[in-house]
Amino acid sequence: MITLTEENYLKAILSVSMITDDKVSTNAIAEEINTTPASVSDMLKKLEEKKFIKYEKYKGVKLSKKGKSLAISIIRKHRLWETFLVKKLKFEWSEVHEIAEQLEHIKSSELIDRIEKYLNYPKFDPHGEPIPSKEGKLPIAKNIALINLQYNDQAKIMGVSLDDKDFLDYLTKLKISIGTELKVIEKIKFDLSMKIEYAGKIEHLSKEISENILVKKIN
Amino acid sequence: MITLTEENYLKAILSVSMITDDKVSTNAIAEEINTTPASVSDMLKKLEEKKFIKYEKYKGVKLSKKGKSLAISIIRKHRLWETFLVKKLKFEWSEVHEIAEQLEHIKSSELIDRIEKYLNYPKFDPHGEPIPSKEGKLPIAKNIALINLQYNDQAKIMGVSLDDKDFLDYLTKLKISIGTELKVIEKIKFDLSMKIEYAGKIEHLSKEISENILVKKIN
DNA sequence: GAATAATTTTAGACAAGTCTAAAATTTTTT
DNA sequence: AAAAAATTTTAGACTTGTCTAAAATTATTC
Repeated sequence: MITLTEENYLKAILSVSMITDDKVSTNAIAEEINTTPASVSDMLKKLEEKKFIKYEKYKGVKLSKKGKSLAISIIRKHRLWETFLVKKLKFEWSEVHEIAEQLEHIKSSELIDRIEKYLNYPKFDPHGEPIPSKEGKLPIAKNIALINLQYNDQAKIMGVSLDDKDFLDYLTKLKISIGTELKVIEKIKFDLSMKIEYAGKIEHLSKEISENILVKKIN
Repeated sequence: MITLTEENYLKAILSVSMITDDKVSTNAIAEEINTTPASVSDMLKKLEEKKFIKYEKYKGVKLSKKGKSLAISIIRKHRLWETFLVKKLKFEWSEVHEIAEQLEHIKSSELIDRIEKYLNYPKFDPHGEPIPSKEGKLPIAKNIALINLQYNDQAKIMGVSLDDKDFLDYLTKLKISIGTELKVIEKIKFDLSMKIEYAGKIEHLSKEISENILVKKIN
């Protein structure tokens, strides 16, 4: 039996390892779930004990096959629930994260498979992130962050990589959503901000914004 | 903040007090949630502390206004989720209890209100139990248990008072469901069992079955 | 109305998960 | 390659919820 807390640790480890693509540090995990490194150390021992991770003291941690498959199944549940909340219950994309954080821990594979069917097997969640299959394949979105585009590049918004209410509310206010097409009209070296043109208007986006918007080039 | 465990205790206290309609004993609560009286004693102190109950040592316990309203809101969530699972996801009525036990603890009143709207404001759950309103009114079903009917009484099945998989599976096998009309054709004093006629056939029901079927007389 | 039985509470222990402060280890700097 | 800095782990304490065994209280019986 796995506890809710253990599930959240596995999710955090997967999340961090997606960025670093290597062994994950205690500090990184602590930061991800807002706790202390000491607590993380304690928990890593328990997860190792239960064979969810591969862990050597002071050397960092990796998910085991079992742990990774479990973490992916939680991501799957999270993204399907978010899709359900937006598509069926008409929530805004900025409102669903917190509720899905709870729903992702409901234990019933039958339930989530039926939700998936009820939604007609969606491939992406409302933030543009891919939904893992029942078999546990986590498709890697090959989109790039908006911040990496060059002057004059044109692109289409495919999703976001940050599920934060303030961030999503701001995008909504700017009328930036999935599918929006844009063109980079200026890049400011000093603060890594950029000006983009879309829907007939020009906006100035800070580094913090543009690094969390995922796009596909279209020129 | 209220914990999952505290919520389950409040639900148990409400559930027991519906039967006894009076102060609830420590033993009765322990039996309801399969724990020891000692654990219940410990928890009652905490619930009293948080003003969810009125409690005097050795004298039994009653829900406070705050506690009752919270317990009813959990019942509301449970019954709406069960309705959702059966009506939208096509689960059988015997399959939904365990899943709803988890879903009832999801913290978001916005979510449950939207589920209610999505289901078009149902008044009863799949087991025939009334769904409390947002305002916290728990309608008392004035149905009586089948076991209380007399020889020759005719009645219509309105629901069940036990949410147990084996029980519901057995009813399904007998083709007994909400709306079924029946007539009592024999009562056996010795074991309190009875024979009933419905849908052109006759079945013999034990005390354990008939005391958990709710009916309304129709003659 | 004592004695017995049943119920309920307390005492003390345990597991899960967390924390702070201190110790151990690894990494970086010079 | 030693000193300093950063990271990580351990030690010990705390909270929540649980349990068994024993003590306290209430209910029942003769």
